[in-house]
Amino acid sequence: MPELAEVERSRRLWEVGRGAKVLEVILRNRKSRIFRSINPEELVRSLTGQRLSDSEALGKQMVFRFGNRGQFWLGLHLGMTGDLRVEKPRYSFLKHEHLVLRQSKRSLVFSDPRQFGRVLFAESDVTPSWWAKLPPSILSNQFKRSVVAEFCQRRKGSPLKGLLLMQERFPGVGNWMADEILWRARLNPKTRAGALVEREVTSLYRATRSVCAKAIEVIDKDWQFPKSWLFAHRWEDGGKCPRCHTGLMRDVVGGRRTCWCPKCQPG
DNA sequence: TACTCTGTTGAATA
DNA sequence: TTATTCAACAGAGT
Repeated sequence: MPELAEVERSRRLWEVGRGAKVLEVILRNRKSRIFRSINPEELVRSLTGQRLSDSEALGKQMVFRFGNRGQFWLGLHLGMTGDLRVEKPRYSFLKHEHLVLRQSKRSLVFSDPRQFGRVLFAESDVTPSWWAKLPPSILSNQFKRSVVAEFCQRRKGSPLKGLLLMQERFPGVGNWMADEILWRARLNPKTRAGALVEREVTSLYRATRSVCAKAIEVIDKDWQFPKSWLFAHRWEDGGKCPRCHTGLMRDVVGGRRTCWCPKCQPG
């Protein structure tokens, strides 16, 4: 479940290759769906011999820049089952691995069994549109309470669960994070966005920020989410709310499997 | 064997 | 225009 923190972790992993030259770009199958937005031949031709210069993550997307001016932009989206790894320099493909960037000391590997992920590419001295048009990160200063309030009005008919999953405004929030945010904010996932009062919008905004911040913090700590979080209990049999010990509810909301506490988050 | 579930995006549909 | 449903794909579980 590559959400914001998983994506940031993946980016940092590939960062070990920063400054090193790409000796070879290997694609297992150029017809793979993950290359559907680009010309694979161009990717191979352009990246071969270039050094990894820089990288950035925003929401569920990453970009790795290559070349002396960072003019080659490799965008990666992990989809649902995508994964980045670092392997030995001499590395043979396993099943479901699509892209390998071979460097002298390591291989940077992108695997994705279900191929919902996507590879993007551009050669440009300015930021390519697919990166420039991304919304501000939830942890940036541009992500304000007013942004959330405005979005609640614009999508007033959406249940909160669906609202939080909209990447155009909440980049990086996925299924479990959305549940965690609503649980923290004590808001019912089925509540329509337009029905929130001022105080509730503030709670939603604050919970969104803090859950994202904590998720990033926990990357370096072995993925240890606090037991006090809903996360640890959401799928266990007979799971109880870690705050009030009421039995957790589960249902499909906004088309997605959802877990909440009926007492803390009354409908 | 046949079915369901997973969780993200984007297209189709209401 | 906006909200919901479905398809894309592969694999694990019942």
